[in-house]
Amino acid sequence: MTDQRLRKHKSNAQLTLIKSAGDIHNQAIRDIDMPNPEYSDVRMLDLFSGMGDEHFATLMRGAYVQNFPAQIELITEGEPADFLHIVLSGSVDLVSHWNGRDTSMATVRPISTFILAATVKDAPYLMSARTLEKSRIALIPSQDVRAIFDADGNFARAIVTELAQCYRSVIKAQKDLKLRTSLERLANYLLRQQKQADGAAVFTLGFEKRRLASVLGMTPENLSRAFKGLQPYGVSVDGNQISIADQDDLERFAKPNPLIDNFAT
Amino acid sequence: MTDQRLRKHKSNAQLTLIKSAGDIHNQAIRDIDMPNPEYSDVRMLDLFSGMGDEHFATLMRGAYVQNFPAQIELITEGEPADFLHIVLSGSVDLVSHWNGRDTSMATVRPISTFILAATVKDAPYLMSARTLEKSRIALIPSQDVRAIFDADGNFARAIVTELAQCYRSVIKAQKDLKLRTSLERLANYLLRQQKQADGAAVFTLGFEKRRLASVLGMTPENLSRAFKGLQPYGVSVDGNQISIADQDDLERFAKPNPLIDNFAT
DNA sequence: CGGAGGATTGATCAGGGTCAATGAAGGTGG
DNA sequence: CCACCTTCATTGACCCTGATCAATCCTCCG
Repeated sequence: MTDQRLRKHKSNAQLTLIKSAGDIHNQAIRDIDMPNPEYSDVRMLDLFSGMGDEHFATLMRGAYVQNFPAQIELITEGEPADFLHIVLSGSVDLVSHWNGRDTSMATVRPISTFILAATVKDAPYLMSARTLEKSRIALIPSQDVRAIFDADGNFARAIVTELAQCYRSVIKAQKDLKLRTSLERLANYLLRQQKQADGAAVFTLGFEKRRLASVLGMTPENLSRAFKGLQPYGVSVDGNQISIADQDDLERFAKPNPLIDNFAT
Repeated sequence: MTDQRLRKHKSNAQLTLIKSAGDIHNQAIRDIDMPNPEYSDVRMLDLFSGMGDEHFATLMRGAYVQNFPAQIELITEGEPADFLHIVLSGSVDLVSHWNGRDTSMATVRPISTFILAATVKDAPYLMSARTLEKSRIALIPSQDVRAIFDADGNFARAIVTELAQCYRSVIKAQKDLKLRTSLERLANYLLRQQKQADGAAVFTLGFEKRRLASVLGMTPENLSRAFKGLQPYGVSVDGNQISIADQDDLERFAKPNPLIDNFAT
């Protein structure tokens, strides 16, 4: 079943490729349309907020929105980047494969875009993307993005900012990987999550432990042990509930650093 | 001595910050000037080749060029990104630190730029940069880059392409790190180097083994052993000379993949 | 010639992966 | 409503990769 839906999505994608960008919205795509509220959500993204109304409208005319069930492979590593994707709801995992192994590179949550770099370079995707849960995704033909990019200076600026942001995030992730042990990575990850939860002493892990393990570059078994390894610093786990007894204590161990852990700058 | 020159560079950098961009070139900086041949080398970079003559000239007027000895710290992690740097000759190592450990993130060779992302975002450097050898570096005030970016569409496009390229390179490096063992990383690294040396069976390592080890995410000791571990696949080492007896054999082990190892796309 | 730094080698150790078994939770169909 | 199945999480035992420590060698340079 899962596989069928996937194939349906793929054939749609191929279909739209044959048409020119302007024609795409004329296709009678049954469950696909662009309702107004999502228009404005997308519009408010940094990437789109500064661009001209006309240009934004053009992008949205060529775009389409679709609901996907969980565990659908939206894009496959190595394929041409036909669409810029935007997660409107749900969540998407970006995964890479090699030689029978795989690793989760990042998780994308609403509202944000992914694979912008492949889109602007017109290059193959470097990561596969699959839905973690039922998700609503907007797809904008890459050629439209590149065309509007040429026509709209504000959009071009926004793309630069976004790309620079993405670049810096990956560099931080790389520093995290190369400079820290798995225990330190977990500790700092928990502190980041806690900050996102407004500093609450108890908060919920956003997603499955097995995926968290992969993001942090370890195995699920090792993640289990790492959680235990953080007990001496006041971390306790109950299912997806994390509680941090003494934040200062944990920070003394984790030594968080804005040049690695601050995703804003 | 090394340390003194460093301080000299730093004070220059701080000085220029006080002045407006247009004034920088008026400073009588003794050993700093922009000779014509380097003009054209820089001009030919993808980043600058498409922009208007006038805009390029403006950038170069604000820029300055300086020779640095080996082992100078050009920029320091965490400091504001005042200059876009361009390596004209020599080579520069990009390093990150945390909690007493450090790791080499990349090596920059002529002619190319580094820390573009920090420049356009006006954010702190995420990596320190230090010369590996005597190097000639051009520095362009970040504010000038941002200003010209707003004025020149071709330059903006080029920046986007460059940033996307950088982003994809880091993603590839990250996949390399997370999906491969150190032996596999070394094998693939050697194959990449061989390709860069036009496929010659014997070629020279571009730089010190200890730095190669850090780039590949391992210790120098382990790199030594990894080289031995590749002997069964026809790799032999003599100082900085690498020879690959049977490329196919090595490739069967290394399983190179364009989505990780092809730096062009 | 002497010294410093890199490279290599050996011995040892720890972080983390693998394999296997068990437990807990959620979903499905009878 | 419950038995069953699947999937994830956890735990234990074991192993392997790669780090650490220490000693030696080599090379480059002053």
